[in-house]
Amino acid sequence: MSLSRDARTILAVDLDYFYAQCEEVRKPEIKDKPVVICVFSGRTEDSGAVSTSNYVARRLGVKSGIPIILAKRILSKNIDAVFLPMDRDYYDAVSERIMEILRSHSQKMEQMSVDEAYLDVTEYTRGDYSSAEKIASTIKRRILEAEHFTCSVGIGPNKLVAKMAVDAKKPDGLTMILPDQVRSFLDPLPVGKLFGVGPKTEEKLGAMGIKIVKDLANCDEARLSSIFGKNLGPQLKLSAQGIDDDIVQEREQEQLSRIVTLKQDARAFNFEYELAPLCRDISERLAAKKLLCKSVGIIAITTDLKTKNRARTLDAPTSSEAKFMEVGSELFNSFFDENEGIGVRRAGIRVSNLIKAADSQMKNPTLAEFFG
DNA sequence: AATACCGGCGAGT
DNA sequence: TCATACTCGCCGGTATT
Repeated sequence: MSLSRDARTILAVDLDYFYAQCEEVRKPEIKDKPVVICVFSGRTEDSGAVSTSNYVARRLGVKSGIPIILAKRILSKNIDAVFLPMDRDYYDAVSERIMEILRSHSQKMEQMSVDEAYLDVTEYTRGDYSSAEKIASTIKRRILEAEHFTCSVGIGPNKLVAKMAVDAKKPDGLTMILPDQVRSFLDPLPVGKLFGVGPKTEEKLGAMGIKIVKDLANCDEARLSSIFGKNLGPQLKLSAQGIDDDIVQEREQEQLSRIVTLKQDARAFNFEYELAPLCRDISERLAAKKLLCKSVGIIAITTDLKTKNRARTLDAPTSSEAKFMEVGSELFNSFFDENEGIGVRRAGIRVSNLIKAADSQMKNPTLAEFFG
């Protein structure tokens, strides 16, 4: 019996309805009530959107992304419904502790977000999926014992299949897709369920007569390339075939952003007061991570909810709040010059092209440092 | 021709 | 009807070298 050189066993772990479950753990008495985590924008009493909700609320139709006001309308008959403002610092702390538990189960881990991670457990299982299932059960038990938290786990031969598997049963699921089950698992799914296929792509595929994953897996690659491009086209077909060579590996952060909803739509750059805290926050976050950025950009969501970006590459890497403010102001000013009469609803700052602060000093010393 | 940059878009949490 | 705050990645166009 031999283990094929490239056969892997990957776990995808997803913490169930994360923000809402964090609140349930903190306040057990709300556990059986609809729980809605809100991002209040501050425009009016209940302006803003639902970030996430627990399954009690979801079953009643309150899902991520809907307006808070609409959620309140839907739950108006449920007097016990709980609406809570998002408390990111608390959720981040819970996340960190759980991620530590995950990390203890594999050296090869990739945290995807506050509530998701991939683990490559190949070297522990050596291709034995029943042993992977034991690892998954152990992880679920340990998270439950340590944090009173449920999670879902998907097991598969690569990240894509593990991700599709974890989505197949939530919450508190454990789904294992053996290598020889991959095609039969994926084939009947509607293409929209395939990871990476959102509404727009689904719509285009539908117009091509491609409704289920099997159709996509069998589709002519050249035809896909002509519509989705030479990278995305072939990628779609591979995904549909359950093929994914992407390795499990922590990635460097590439960008960082902060955005706010303005009290009123702005028609000229007059919100320096609102922009300053964003610049300060970005500056602090960069400093905490010992990072500098080489580009600074702005994000403007206009009155008609379209997203506009402007960015500039800097002469020298920085983490300076003042620099972000200066460049941000200039970019917003030119944005308003180019778009006379356009209103901005939400405004943000984004920094990208991140580099380690220490590295940059070595490679690009300032004159003072060079002669220092 | 190759690379860098920019801005729009799409997807996912 | 009302429509958050992030992060990542691709695409095509254009500028730079």
